[in-house]
Amino acid sequence: MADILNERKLKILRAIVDDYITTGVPVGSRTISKKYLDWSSATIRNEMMDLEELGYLAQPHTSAGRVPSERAYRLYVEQLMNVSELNGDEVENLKSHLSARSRDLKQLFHDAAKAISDATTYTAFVMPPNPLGIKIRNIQLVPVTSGLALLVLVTDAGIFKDTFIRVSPEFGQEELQSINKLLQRNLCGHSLNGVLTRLEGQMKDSVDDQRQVLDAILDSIKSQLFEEESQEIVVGGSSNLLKHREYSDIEKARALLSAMESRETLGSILQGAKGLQFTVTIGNENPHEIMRDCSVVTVSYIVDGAPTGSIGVIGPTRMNYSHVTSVLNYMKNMMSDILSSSYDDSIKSLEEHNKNENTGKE
Amino acid sequence: MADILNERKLKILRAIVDDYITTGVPVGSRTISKKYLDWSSATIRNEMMDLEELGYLAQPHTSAGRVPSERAYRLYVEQLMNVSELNGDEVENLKSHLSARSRDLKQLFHDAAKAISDATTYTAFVMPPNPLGIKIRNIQLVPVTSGLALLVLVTDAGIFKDTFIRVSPEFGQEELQSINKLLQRNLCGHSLNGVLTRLEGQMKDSVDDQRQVLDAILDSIKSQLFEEESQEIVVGGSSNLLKHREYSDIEKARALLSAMESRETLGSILQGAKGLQFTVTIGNENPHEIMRDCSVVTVSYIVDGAPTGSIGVIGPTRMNYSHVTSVLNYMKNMMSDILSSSYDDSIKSLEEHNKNENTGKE
DNA sequence: GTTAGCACTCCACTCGCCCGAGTGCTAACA
DNA sequence: TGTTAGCACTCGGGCGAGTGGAGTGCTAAC
Repeated sequence: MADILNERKLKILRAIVDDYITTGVPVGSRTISKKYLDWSSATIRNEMMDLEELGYLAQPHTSAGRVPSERAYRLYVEQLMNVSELNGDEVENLKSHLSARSRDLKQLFHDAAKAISDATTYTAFVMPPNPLGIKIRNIQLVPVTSGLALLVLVTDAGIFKDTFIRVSPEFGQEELQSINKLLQRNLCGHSLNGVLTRLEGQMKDSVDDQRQVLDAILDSIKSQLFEEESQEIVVGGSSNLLKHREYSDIEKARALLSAMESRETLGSILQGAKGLQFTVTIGNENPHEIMRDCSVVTVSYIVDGAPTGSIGVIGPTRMNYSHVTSVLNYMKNMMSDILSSSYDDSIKSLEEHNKNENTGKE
Repeated sequence: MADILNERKLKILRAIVDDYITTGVPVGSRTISKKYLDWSSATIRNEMMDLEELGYLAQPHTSAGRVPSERAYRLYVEQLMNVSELNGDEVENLKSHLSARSRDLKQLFHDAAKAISDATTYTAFVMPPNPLGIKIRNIQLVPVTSGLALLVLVTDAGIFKDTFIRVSPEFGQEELQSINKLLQRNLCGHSLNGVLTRLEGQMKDSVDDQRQVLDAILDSIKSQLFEEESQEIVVGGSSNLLKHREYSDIEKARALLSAMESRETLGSILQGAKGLQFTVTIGNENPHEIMRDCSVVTVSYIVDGAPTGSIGVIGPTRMNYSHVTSVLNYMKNMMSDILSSSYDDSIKSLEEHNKNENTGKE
């Protein structure tokens, strides 16, 4: 018995998944025959028996209809499903969630998560840009008072929270400027990850006075990295979990909700979300016991040409993959646009100034 | 029939509430007689009938035990309940949630919310300090490049997110310094609220060049205020809702969870949380329909001598008020301590520097 | 290869029943 | 007069039998 499914089997499988996704009730042969395909229920029944033997379908009990297995979902996601377009209303709805405020990174993430969860009726999340991959646009030590300077770190993803750095009181304008030059020449355009090693290398070559400052900067970036790494994954619409039959068992629902409250767990749940392409993780493909009957769909948004963070959806394996994909795709584009443009606005001027300054002095 | 309850009625009422809080099951006269008090069940029954007539108890149905009414809870909270001390383990548990990271405001709020929700099995929240009331410790315009300066605003509650301010390129060191002096002399020590009006007044008296910069600063503070005002109320342990019998109705649970996801709703739910004292809002005392069978307990934490933000708990009216109160009280103190000390650490030095600078030059 | 027909299975639902917890009332007791 | 024992009554929850319906697998005919 070949594992390759003939045309009819594929059509039937698609119909079963489609129906099961919308109704949540095991699908019988009659339903398929009446609602979707023009073969008689007996024919369909025969094919369904084959599909069951091949592991694509399962029966909850003898006299029930069939439910798709995880294998079926995988096939469905990769080959069968019709990728639907969002209609005008849906687009409007998504747009309406993002407002002027959404230029703020935080707010944008919240709004996006809300938008996605509302549109899909599942739980949405937004992962902030991976800090290690973020490129430094500008790094500068700004004198505040004698003995105290402010480290301003501008990255692709906006302004890193600034911190105060203690410098020795003898440090004057000239020393600061030379450090700034050093910083800018060596670190701009590199990823934070690279910067750390570069800074450490740099320190060996520098005189004591500078060394101390560089050390402080290194510490500061490190601690911020640490902080940002455990940075919140923004979750939206967790109450949507309870909308679906799968979680009418309250203890199951609670466990899952609770898992999503912990940043660590959530992080590991979403660990697959990295690349440019859509990632779909179905049921047991998930690392967590608790996610056994969940699926996760993710996609990365793009800032400045490179994927940085990602957005996604957690829902029951019986999830409307097609619609979720469309929503995520649309939102990905919107976010990429917004982030790229706000990056332009807020940073370009600063960048240009520095270029002029640097070239002017060389 | 006097509304004043005799000693015995009070004792019985307390026993009923205590029992109902722990078991969640309507309390019968026999239970009270066996587990709590040494009168016969018949006696207790008689008293219970009185209490029911007085509106302190209710019967779900004829042959069930009694449940406390909201009136009973109110009396219980105000007079009857034994305020319990936390035992060593509980204190340890609370402490263990707060780590070194908790010096960061954000992180502290998260940790605190988690700690409270874990300790109480209810849903906890932390309201950040009310931004209008926050006092400015230090305000300074730091030159970054020509034409661009960084506005650093240090407040009681830590560093306000800094923003870039465009200044005219002719603005040199002297102009900046004079503006800085102006800012510091006029604005330090005032609340943000006051600062806004003061800045507006100031602008009339200033020359065009300064005026432009002040305008930009005003805008920046305003927009930040707006941003901070809708600032997140941190919620912890919302999944705890599902732990309690009250929310075994999944639709009810979902509605409540969903309400707590919206910042606006949440804000209005917690609107009562202002003063120094504990606030307990029981059932229908809540403004929201959806909160009909919820209670909210809140208390403010203290920074620099004044109540600023608050922490609290949302749970079923059948809530362990006594324990919740103890936990909140303990956490309030811890947070006040942490916030006050971190304020000291991070800001004092900066403050002193500025004092010296100012007095030195006058 | 497809389809109609049919017997069979099994879940979900309803109905009636009983049990037990708790009540309210009455009468006896201190 | 206040307290308690006793008792009949009420009502919800749990259990089991019975039923209907959806869906299956198999067989035989087309």
